Amino acid sequence: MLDVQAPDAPLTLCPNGNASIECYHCKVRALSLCSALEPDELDAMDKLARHIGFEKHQTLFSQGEPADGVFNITAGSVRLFKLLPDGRRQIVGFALPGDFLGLSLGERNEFSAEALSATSTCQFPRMAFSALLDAKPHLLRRLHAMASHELSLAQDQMVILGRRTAEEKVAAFLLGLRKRWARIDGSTVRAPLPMSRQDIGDFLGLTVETVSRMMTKLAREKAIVITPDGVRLLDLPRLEALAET
Amino acid sequence: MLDVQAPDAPLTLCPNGNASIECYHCKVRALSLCSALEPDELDAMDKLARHIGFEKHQTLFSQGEPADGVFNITAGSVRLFKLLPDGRRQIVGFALPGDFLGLSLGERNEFSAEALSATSTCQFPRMAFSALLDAKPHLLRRLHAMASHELSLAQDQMVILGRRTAEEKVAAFLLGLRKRWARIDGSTVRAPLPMSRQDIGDFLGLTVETVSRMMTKLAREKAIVITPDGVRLLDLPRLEALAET
DNA sequence: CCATCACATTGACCAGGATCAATAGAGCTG
DNA sequence: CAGCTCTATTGATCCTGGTCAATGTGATGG
Repeated sequence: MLDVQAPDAPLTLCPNGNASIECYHCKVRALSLCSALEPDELDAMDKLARHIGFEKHQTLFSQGEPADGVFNITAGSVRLFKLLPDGRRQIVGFALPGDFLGLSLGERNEFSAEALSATSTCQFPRMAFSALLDAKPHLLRRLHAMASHELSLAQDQMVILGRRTAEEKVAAFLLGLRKRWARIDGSTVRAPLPMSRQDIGDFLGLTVETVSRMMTKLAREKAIVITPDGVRLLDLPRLEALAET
Repeated sequence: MLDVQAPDAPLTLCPNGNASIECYHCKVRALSLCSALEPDELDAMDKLARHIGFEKHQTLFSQGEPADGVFNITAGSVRLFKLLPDGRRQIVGFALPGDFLGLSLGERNEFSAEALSATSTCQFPRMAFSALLDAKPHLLRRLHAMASHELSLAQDQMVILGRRTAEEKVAAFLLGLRKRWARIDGSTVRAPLPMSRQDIGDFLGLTVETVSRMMTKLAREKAIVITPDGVRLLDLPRLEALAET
């Protein structure tokens, strides 16, 4: 499944075999692990890279399966989730352009990943990537910093899940997402929502209906505007008051 | 505060200045980062180490303050938590002997840490430790593996917080804690609970009362026995059925 | 030995969010 | 553009877990 090049993958930033040229032009390089690379190291990464696209709702990898590669998301978006035997689902994160999957270098995937929209990735074989890390300790340093950041975000999410009300959860989610989009496309008040209300609910520990009600409530109070592709944040102070740490 | 050697710190494994001797006898070395060390590296760590004890409810460090050191817990137990401005608290983890604090190497503490009982630690200055990592990439590798494990635990906790009922939360908590104690002292059915019911509630996103009710319920159904110092797990299949991933 | 205090348990009641159900859009397809 | 499907919204009702309050219990110290 992972070796399928989606025929119509849009927004692919590295569509051909001459990776070296592509990486120098990669729109998310500044955001990703690759920003830590020297020119010669970028070439080494290039040699390992495979550029793979995924269609909406296609599986990137599944929880428990052998982890055969690490990914860099170059375009699109991905939901990362764990399933309980009875079908309950917890989304542990959303991956946006510039995000790295497989930080842990573990033998097996800790969660499943599915594309939310057409998504482009740069994949690196796990073993070869691991060998590169042994040769380039400062890359490992960078990887560790990224994993530490992920851990910090996971702990923030624990606060949201354990100790916030439904309205606070939604406000915190929208603010957090807008902040991430700001790094990527510079938008200041727009927060595209490539994920469904169900996905948001499964991320925040709420039902679809509650997410919908809270979004409606925030919109009614003019804190946000709901658009076809996401939301615009109108009243940042109000949202921040709801979400403040 | 961090440089106070508690006068009566019990269970201190490394009480004197001859760290080299102490580390070789350290009871938690096999569990900790130090198990990745060669003899000469252990000596290098020794030179950096300061052995500091904390009394019950003493603060190891506080969220947002500069992180001046990394810790290895050698005895006792610690609660790690984040506070909301209105006083709500989320415990993001409990540290037991062998656990490492400061994995992220960040400049500031991401959370606060307080001793649950008399606790002994080996502290290493952050900058010197960081330099050691630069000199010993396989140590960094080990640190990254530990951080990845932490991240995995945090994601499991997200599932518990977001998608489990009160009874399932308590069952999963007790099983998880027993598993950790098993690594430390080999106990198979005993799970000491150095933390209060309030702490457990703040870890699981529940109130004290609900934790108490669920513990009573599990005890009434003979799944556990509540003892003065913790619990004994009687019906593991029943608990695992409640907690299963 | 009893007073005090902190923590745990239990009960009665309440409410936030879940559940169940109906309706409304929005995007596809023929 | 009608019909279908999938998702989002809204409403009515229910229930898990929270809140408030009282009681129990075990440790500490005078």
